Amino acid sequence: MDLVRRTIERYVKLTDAEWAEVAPCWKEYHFAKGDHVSEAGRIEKRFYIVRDGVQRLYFAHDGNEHCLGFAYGHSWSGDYDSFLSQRPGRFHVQAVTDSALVGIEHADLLRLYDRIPAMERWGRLILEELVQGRATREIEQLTLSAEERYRRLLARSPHLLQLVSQKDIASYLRMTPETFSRLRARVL
Amino acid sequence: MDLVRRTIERYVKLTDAEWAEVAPCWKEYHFAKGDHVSEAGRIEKRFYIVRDGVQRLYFAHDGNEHCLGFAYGHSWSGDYDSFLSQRPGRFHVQAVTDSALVGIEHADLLRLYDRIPAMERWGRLILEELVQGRATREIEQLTLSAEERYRRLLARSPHLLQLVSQKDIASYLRMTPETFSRLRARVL
DNA sequence: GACCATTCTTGATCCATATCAAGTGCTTCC
DNA sequence: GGAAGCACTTGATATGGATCAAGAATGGTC
Repeated sequence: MDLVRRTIERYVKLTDAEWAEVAPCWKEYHFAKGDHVSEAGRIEKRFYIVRDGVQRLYFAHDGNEHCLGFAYGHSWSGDYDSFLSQRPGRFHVQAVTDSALVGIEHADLLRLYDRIPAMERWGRLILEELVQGRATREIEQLTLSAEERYRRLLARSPHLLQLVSQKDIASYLRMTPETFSRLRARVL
Repeated sequence: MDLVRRTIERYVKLTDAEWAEVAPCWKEYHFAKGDHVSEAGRIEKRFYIVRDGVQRLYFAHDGNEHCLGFAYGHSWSGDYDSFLSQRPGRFHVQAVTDSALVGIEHADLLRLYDRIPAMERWGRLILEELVQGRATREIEQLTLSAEERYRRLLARSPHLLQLVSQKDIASYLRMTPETFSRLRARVL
């Protein structure tokens, strides 16, 4: 559980007494490659921190899938949209590799928000980060060509290419697998 | 200032004592049509609630402007991205009509977050709303054609067509003014 | 109220990327 | 280990919307 404390304390400090209250709310969950962490149509029960593995966030429409992002490292995972609203979600989250996630139930998190101001601040700060990340991504979608988006991914997250299928990366970059394949042949 | 209290209390309740501390932090600012509320490259000093008027949020790239959204009614305004990070911003916010905004300085808001838990909760809740709105918009961009995006705007925010130029709406809907004009002629 | 600057319209053309279609591996799993 | 099923590649073709171009309408300004 040290992972959870370190992750939270990148944003706010917790006293040992506070941590004693926070810690028992987090439990570890395991997903085999291909398993779904969250499914569209269901209410997301938990918010996760990734201990290990890679997951993809996507939604389905007209028989194809649109990938919106990946979770790995020590970042967040789960369908945050449904988790926040506690309404049936529109997204799927699937383990791309065997994964270990540490999650907290929605009701437990609300209780921590009530009892520990630092936790509510943490909730606010990770949302700020999320909002800023989305803004950056939106600008990139609007101003970069398919090739530039690919080059930028190459420059910033080359490890992703090893971790997930080209099909999913293509979708994340908003292009078809064919276009992505041709770019790979042409660029570099 | 009643507007501010009502707006905040759509999310959290404040005691009169708390409100007495919150109220003096908000000041009214006026912008004539065409004025910029925020400019790219500068750090956004304030977070605003719209009392009156319409503003557009956009960014410039390669000589054209990309409109990301509009503020009006009693919603938020300003470059939230720069406001949150307190780093030079990438967006412009311009008054599309004469506007009255009620704003709070960044330092004042942080102080309120420290002193009044309900205010920090408010900060968290409006970010949740923002994140969910962006998710919906992202899904729409990915799944709807230009015509469907136009129809959806017609159905959901017909008043916008009266308030802002077609050029800006076209940009908001991710199409050129020419395409937008043709859609208007064709649809309906 | 005439002038200049935008915005909006309409038409012709172009292009980046999607779609369709085969063919070639890799996995994985009975 | 053979078959089925995907993931990837490569080529041919199609297309939604962009771009270019030129008027018409609108609106702000002196």
